[in-house]
Amino acid sequence: MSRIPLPSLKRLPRYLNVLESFQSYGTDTISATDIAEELDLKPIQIRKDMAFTGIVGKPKVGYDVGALIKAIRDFIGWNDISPAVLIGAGSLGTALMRYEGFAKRNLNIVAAFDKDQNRNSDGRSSTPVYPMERLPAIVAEHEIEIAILTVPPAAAQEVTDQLVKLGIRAIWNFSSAEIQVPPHVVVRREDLSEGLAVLCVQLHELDETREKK
Amino acid sequence: MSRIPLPSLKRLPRYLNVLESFQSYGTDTISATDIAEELDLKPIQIRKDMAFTGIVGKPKVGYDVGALIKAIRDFIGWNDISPAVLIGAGSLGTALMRYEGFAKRNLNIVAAFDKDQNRNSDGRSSTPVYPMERLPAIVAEHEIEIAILTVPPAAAQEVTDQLVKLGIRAIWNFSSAEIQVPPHVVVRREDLSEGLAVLCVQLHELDETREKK
DNA sequence: CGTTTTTCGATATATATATCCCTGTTATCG
DNA sequence: CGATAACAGGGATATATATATCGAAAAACG
Repeated sequence: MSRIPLPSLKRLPRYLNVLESFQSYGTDTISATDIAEELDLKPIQIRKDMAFTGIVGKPKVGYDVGALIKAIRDFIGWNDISPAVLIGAGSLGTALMRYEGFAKRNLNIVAAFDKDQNRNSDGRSSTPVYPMERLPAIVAEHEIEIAILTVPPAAAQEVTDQLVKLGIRAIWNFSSAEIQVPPHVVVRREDLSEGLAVLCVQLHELDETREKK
Repeated sequence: MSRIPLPSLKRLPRYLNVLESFQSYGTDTISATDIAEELDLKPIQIRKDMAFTGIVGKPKVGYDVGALIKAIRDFIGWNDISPAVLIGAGSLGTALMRYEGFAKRNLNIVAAFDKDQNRNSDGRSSTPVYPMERLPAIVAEHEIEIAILTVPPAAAQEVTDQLVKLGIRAIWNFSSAEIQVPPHVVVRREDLSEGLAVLCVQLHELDETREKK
């Protein structure tokens, strides 16, 4: 479905980090070799990835940092503000509300919602927490397409069905539950145990190669 | 480096979720077709992945649920308790301390550490929060190999160097910073903006295919 | 007790992704 | 001003991953 390979797409935000860092130091041009060095990748991979954003570089010089940042952000859609709702104001939900990184990428969490009325705003975050009943009104008012799901696994499907009915088009699922959606809705799973598994196996493999020596 | 393909490894925790769910309903045997249905995957892929864990199924029946759970957990290393430390008791760090999913996978966050002394335990989590000075003693005492990094990007490399010096072998990096480690240490990046980028692009692509109709 | 159906597991094929090789361009240095 | 080195970008190749095909095994059923 994707025109850009998924691995390439996942690397783009890392490129952005490097580019923004270079920009803050006043560098206005950067080569694929420079980026590759920062990220432990091969220059050729960076060039191939950049091609998808439509940007062209200059031989012997590299890419214009500002133009490249703009091109990548345009490609991902981070130059337009995306309003979002967050469902489930538990500890993870609260942490995401406070996460500064979203603002940088123009993701605006308009409001959070929770079944438990006691979980209202604690003042440390600017995002208001409402009861679930207010969800339809807020989604309609702000024309929200993106929902962040941080509810317990048991509630995930029920909440998902609600969100779909309200016209939500993209769900970022932080619960470990597998949720079912109609084809006109995209879901992105963000499962911590996945990362933990990779880390554990890599650690184990490291021990094994060490023993062989 | 990995004997198992990375995508396969990432699917294993999802299989575990399904298996545990089936087990809780009393089902003691499961086919690749069943799992595939739950996860929207093809049965072939599940069988291929299972082969890496060394488990063998029975024609016409499938796999023994209990044995499969044990095999997968053994493969990942989740049957042994892994003690870990968490550095950076901000909102994300606190959320991870409270995350119940880690206990299920035998990851035991022994203690958290923070530069800011004020961020001590708030009672809602059983994990104690210590000042950074106590880090060496705790790591040595519990023979800790795994560190969870939830510090601001600017502090990431400095803390990493400290961790490496203390003999930490695996770092789960939740900061957006790119950290450098010697070859005997593994790093797993867990970058939220990566997932956001994928979600945004997929949402956009969905709109495009819709317009074409 | 044979036939049918389901499912595993091995081999083969297809697709996706990463890497290499070559060419052309452009800044830098002699 | 010419030679050289650094870099981008296209096309070809290699590797990794996913999917298809097939045969064999075992349960179910007539």
